Amino acid sequence: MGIQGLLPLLKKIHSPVNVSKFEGCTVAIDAYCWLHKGAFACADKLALGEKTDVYVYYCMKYLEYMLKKNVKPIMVFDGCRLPSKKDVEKSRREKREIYRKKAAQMLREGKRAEARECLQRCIDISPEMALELMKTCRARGIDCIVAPYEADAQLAFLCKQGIAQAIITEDSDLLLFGSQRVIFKMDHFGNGVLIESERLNEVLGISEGYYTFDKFRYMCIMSGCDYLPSLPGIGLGKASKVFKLARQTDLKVLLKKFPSTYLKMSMSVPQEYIDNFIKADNTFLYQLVFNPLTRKLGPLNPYPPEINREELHYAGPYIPADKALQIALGNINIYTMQMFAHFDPDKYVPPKAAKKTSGSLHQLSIWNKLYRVRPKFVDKETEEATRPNLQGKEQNCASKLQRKSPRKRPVEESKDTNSDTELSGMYQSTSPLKEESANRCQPEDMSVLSPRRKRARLHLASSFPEESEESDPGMEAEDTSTPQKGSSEDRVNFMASLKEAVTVVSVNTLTSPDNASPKDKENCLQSPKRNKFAVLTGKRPRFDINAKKELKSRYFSSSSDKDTTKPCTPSSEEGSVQVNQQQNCKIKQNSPVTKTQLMSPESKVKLQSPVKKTKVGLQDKVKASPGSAFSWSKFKFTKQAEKQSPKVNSQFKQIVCNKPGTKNFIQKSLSSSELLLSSGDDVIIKDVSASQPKTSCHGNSSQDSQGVAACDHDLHSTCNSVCGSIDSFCLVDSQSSQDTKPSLPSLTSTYSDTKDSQSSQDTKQSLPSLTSTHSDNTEEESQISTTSVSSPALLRRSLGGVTKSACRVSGLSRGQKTKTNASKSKAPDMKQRSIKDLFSKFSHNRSVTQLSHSEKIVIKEEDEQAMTPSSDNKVLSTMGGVQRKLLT
DNA sequence: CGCAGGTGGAAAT
DNA sequence: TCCACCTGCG
Repeated sequence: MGIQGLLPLLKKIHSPVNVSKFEGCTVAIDAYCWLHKGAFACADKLALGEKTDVYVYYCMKYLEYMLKKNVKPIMVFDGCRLPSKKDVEKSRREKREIYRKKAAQMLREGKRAEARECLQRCIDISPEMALELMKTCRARGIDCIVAPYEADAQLAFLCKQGIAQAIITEDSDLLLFGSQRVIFKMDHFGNGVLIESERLNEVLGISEGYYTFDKFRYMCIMSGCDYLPSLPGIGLGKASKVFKLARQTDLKVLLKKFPSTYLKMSMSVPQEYIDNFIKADNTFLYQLVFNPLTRKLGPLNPYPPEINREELHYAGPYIPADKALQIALGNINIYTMQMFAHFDPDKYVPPKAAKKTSGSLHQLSIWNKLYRVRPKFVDKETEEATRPNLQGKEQNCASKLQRKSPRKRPVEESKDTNSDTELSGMYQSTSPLKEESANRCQPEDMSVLSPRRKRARLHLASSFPEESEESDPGMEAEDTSTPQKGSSEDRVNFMASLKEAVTVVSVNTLTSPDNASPKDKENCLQSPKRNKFAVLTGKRPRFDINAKKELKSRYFSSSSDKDTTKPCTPSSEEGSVQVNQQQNCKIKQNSPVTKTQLMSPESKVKLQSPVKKTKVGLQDKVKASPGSAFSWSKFKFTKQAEKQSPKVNSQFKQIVCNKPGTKNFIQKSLSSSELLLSSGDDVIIKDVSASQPKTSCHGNSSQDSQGVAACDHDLHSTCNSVCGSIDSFCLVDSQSSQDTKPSLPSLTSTYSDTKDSQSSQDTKQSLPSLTSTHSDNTEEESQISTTSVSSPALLRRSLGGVTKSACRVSGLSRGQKTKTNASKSKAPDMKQRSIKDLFSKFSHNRSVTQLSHSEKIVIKEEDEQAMTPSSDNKVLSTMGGVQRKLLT
């Protein structure tokens, strides 16, 4: 359950992350989250006790990705129930039973869709299911451990011990247990939201020096947690207010009078609440966990002297050592406490790792006697951010360079490199030999350089005319082939500015998080010709593996209006999102090419989603629809290719057209359309044959995208407006092309009718169009339309769904895609055509939820009935069997 | 006005 | 189960 509203409260410190950030590290996973999601897909079978392994493969999908990225996963399962949570568990079990009965009832009444819903609500993850997953994991060399009690505490323990460097979960409780790095909402492509505990004080607003992690934990407990419900009227907001203001160090005293002292509430706090508060706090602090290295039970944190462990039974009673080990190994069924498996860690021989790693001991199984904890995880970026001010210490910059090039450096190391001339000498590459070595070493240096130093170099780049960013704001410094020109006099001036730059940069860094992504470093490594001073321009979201593709909007213009859009100066330390949005507006206002009605991604989104327009910034795109293969985050734009438009255009065309079946569409589009924008990997095509923007298509078609799929031309042809995006995460790279499942969508597309865009510009206008469009469709449709009109709130919901609608519809195209590909050469599938027809009828401002997969399936199965309002139609055909079984 | 608490939709295939 | 949205209370 976690803490209600905690994650939204921590939004400020959410940083997008890809699990590959933890390459070479160990990441502990709350297995229950994935199991539960996976079980959702086969709820009916599970409810009936049928054998299914859908949930296992669902989990393995995540795990395979992690293995591919050389991240070592450890699956952590829930163990016995804590005494304090037994009531909660009991009520959950009762609820499940109620839903089970309800499901049976629904089926008897023939309401199969509702029945399915109920079945999904009564999903329970049984120890047998967990065991099934454990077996599969071990066969794949993935460590599993069952917590003696709660997985949360066990996960936190693994983190504290240094066994794991990060945790993947959906449960915000993890933060209370004191985990340093927690990844939430991770999808199949490893993208999630990272929250670091050391940044918690940024959101709580507790002034520096007064913040302690204990306060954060108290605050969460006060707002209501699994172990203690909150006092009525107290939520996160009030709780945080209390601990923001409180200077009282005695928790008991504070609890006794916090409502009157800090909240101006007249409420007496019962002693029982205070006692339970302490117990809850102790449960977070001293819950029993299993140490796989010593194979012993112990508290999450060492007991302080004043704590009597006998009194802590609520945090998990001790279990005999042997039994505890068997539980941890997953050999004991935690419901029945009977042995139901016989995994022996000492005889366990994991399969050979597909990717031979360094052979470090931390890569071994945690059950292996030789296993050793990995050296402390150092997040380069975080470390840099917390490093002392380097103001005026340019000497450090040089010494770092020396360290990374042992062959050349010893000579220089002996020198005193304090003087400007000597420093500048280091950057001179007059002899071919030196130049070569410079080219060889610099990218490497760059990759290990701190972001601060990188930025220092960037700053230098802009202050050094020849390599200045000013001359080409759109340039990503992708392949500046002449990095080192200029006279030595220039160099001296240059080095003079180095001092200044380092000073400025180090000051700036303190006030801003580092935004360079690992990918940037990777790029640095890969491009030997890169201008070492011009790498990494602008700001990027923290830790974003795809930062390269996401940074952009301000450069979102054709090269012709480049001059009107000033690049963001390196010193502007705002988050990239805000900057981008601002820049976007600038483009829209200033752009001289109004004739072409240049569309920024934002403006396009706004058109599609009039109501939610304030919500559809890049930020929201990133978090949209986390579990879905499609999300707005896939709409990524780069600034790098302003210069390369023609090249990229042809690239795009080539890639798209290479896919059989899409040639016609693209050619058609291109003939009637004007290529509006091409920004590196992305292309937007605007149809100039209509007054409104009609067709736009973005595709991530970078060099590394070999497994590019194409737009579904059949569906495209039915729509006036098309936004397509090749999902960058779905792109199959050369290495993974074999093991990536072909069913994964490589391309997702959104469709919206032109009328959509028109009407959505004016919400009032869209109102009548909504009703008229739908009135002659299914009864259900018109119902929605009319209610939408009658109730502003509902209307807003309905319209607000447009953005999502696009996603949904993309799901539809996704579903069709495999089929389409399979039968490319055949005449258009009739079923598909019926979907097209349906879609073209419904496409106007339709609420997302209406065009669901279930509907799609109905059309496939029973075309006629699909148009009748009976809800019974919205049922998977498999439910027939379910019904029979449940009824018997 | 701000907050807590309730509601409804989505999740997976 | 989580999230976004809405409503009603203080």
